[in-house]
Amino acid sequence: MLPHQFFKLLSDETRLRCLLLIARHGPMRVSDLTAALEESQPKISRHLAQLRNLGVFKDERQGQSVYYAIADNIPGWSRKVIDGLAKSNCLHDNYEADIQRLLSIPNHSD
Amino acid sequence: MLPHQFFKLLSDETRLRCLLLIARHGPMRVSDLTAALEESQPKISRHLAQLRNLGVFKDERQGQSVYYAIADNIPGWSRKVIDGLAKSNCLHDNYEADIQRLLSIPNHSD
DNA sequence: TATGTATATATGGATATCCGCATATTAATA
DNA sequence: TATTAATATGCGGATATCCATATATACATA
Repeated sequence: MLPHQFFKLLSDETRLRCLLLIARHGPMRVSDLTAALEESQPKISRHLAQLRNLGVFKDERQGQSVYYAIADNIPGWSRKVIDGLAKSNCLHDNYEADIQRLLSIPNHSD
Repeated sequence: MLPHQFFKLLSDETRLRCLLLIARHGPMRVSDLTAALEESQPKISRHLAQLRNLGVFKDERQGQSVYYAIADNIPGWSRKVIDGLAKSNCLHDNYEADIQRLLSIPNHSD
């Protein structure tokens, strides 16, 4: 994973919202993300696939659901960027609202 | 400056090379960057303008030359990303070669 | 096997990005 | 003022990105 490829993933707000939500609240299903972000299922699925294809996410099927999580073996520099963002207060509005919606979902996976 | 906008800047390898070179070696002229990166002058100039337009870089004209530097007032989270990259060993090949070429330029501005 | 649920992918169109090339602008100097 | 050096910008084409819509696949269960 080259740095500019990693940053291209973070350059889309939908992907960034997915990444931050999982960084802060752990692995979750596609359906959790579509509900929390209020975006269409194909849109979320495509963006998750991009994050997985570059090795940022891993996926694991459990029955009908597929859980996405941050891959265990991502480079240290990318881990630092993700952790720094997760702790930062730079993510307003959409990002905080995502968390509120996630927590309001019955049976959400976190 | 929104996070996904900042990361879009870092998603282009030419811009990332410019940013890292200046992060590591301080302010420099457009001509220094074109020589160090071995890219065309219009290409470098355009990418520098994007970095400046979002507030990552500031520019200062000194005679015929224009010096680009990291802006003083960038957000803390973006500063951390830049510093983390500058210290990281994740930037290979092109990035190290850029530095070698920069140091070999007579009268380079650093 | 048939049906429903969750997720993934194919398609096409609108828009954005990146580049090379040519040219414009700005400043120094003769 | 004319010329040169350094930088910026206009333009057109190739490619990439993002999305909505429709459809396909995988799994569970009746």
